[in-house]
Amino acid sequence: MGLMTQTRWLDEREKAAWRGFLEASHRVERRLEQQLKEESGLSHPQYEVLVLLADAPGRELRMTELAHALITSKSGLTYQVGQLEKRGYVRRRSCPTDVRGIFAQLTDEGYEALREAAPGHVAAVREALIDVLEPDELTVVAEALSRVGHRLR
Amino acid sequence: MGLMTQTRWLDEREKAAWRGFLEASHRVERRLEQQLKEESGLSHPQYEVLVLLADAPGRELRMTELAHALITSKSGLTYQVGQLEKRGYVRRRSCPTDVRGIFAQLTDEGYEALREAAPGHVAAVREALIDVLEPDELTVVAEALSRVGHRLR
DNA sequence: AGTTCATCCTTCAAATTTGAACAACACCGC
DNA sequence: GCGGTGTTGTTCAAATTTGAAGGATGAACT
Repeated sequence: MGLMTQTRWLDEREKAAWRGFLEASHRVERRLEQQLKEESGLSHPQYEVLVLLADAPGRELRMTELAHALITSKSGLTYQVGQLEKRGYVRRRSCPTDVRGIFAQLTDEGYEALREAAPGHVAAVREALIDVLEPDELTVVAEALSRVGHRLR
Repeated sequence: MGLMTQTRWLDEREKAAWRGFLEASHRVERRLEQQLKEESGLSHPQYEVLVLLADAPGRELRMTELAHALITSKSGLTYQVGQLEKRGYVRRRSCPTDVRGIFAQLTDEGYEALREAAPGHVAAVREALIDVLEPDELTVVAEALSRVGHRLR
């Protein structure tokens, strides 16, 4: 920091991209949060947990894997999985090969809840983001933002 | 919802765009939060408040305007402005033309804090997002995401 | 002036998030 | 086998966020 003599400020185009990115991510997040809570009683983090588990082999994942995939803190995940467990959507199972490890496993009730929540969620994702983009924009956004995400790992 | 007979699920390209968007927004947010807190002792919301005030005429804005611009709740803004006030970065001033209204005004100390925080923040924004995008990608992302944001107002 | 309805900001309790601290264990090389 | 090192998941307190509720005012209309 002390070595930097001059700052490369953002020009107008760059500022527009940054502002657009910020506003879009906040508003989309807010909209999805609202839609999910309203129609399914789930928070977005909770919904994401269910999705990841449903796609996983045996419908279960280690807590740490889940935390990484959700880009959240370990303690935050502990809390959310606790909430889902209270509702009977998830069950904890200890790992056979590693005594420390815990599997979070999707229950049938959890799978059913996801089944019911998914259509409304996907519709909201389309309305907020996907269907707003032209086909070529979709391609560029997917490619570019994936790179952005990967570089921050 | 009850009228929808079939859901238009996301195909691979759409799913990639959605996942990319989600991961990028979470990781970028996380990185900026960390950078700011580390180098300036500010949270991202707090930094954004300072930026908006610095750009406003008289370096002040109404609480409601701030809340809208930050895409946050009114009570959330009350809290953050309270924090900034404690540090002497912001001062509250009641509105002459509307007794209910409150102006949040940037102090000289606040301006100075922003001045010191800005270079590191901009560098982080470049490293996380802007400089990761090709010039043509930047244009598309700016245009497309701005539209996404606008449609959710 | 009175009435009605919307707006402004704050307060409050509850929910959530965060990071540090912790205890138990796996893994690796010696 | 044994220490040293890194992981794993939870717990705890503190910080933050949220939405509902409320008190006070503005604005428009009669």
